[in-house]
Amino acid sequence: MSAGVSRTDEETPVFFDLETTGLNTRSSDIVQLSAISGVKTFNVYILPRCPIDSGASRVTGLTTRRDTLLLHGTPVPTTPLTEALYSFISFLKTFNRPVLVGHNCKRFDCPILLRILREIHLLEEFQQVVSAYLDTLQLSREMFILEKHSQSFLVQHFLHKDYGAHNATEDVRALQELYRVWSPSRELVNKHMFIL
DNA sequence: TGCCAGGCCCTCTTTAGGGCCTT
Repeated sequence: MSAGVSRTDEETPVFFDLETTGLNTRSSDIVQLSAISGVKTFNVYILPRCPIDSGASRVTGLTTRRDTLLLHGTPVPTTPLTEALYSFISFLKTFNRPVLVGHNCKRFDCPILLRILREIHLLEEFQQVVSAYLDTLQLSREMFILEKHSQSFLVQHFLHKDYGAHNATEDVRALQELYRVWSPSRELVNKHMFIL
């Protein structure tokens, strides 16, 4: 084999994103969970157990009224929390111990996701189906000298697309596309992968 | 009424402060 490691030897990246009730990683609930890898996609909406912060509603368009989750005022079907995370685990099982990739996931998405998995006693099962995590914010800061590294800025800069989605399904599609364009080296990916 | 977090990084730093990044 040549000096570089064949790309096919790498763990499959699964790009994921959460929309949550707020920015506090110790108390926020998940409202939407999306993931994508190649053409395989996953998406669930979850009725949160706590109110959605006004700031979060402003950026995601998600609100609650009684026991209904609304997206820009229109009801969306929700999945009970435990069932939603079970089905996410089932989705991840269709890959061979993938790497979960998210933007700022080390400081935001992972702490929330893993705290809630622990609360509903699914953390151990989850960790068995995921091999590691990769944060594209850290990757971007190492790969590129830019004034900003927010996902919306990066999408405009590299993909030349207007982007203000803040919908998890669109966020993960954009992140997967960014990653393809960046094509980070195995060495860089390894450097920024982490285990929780 | 309006605000609410927190860890990392940078620099006009280190006995600190402010911006970034996520919702």
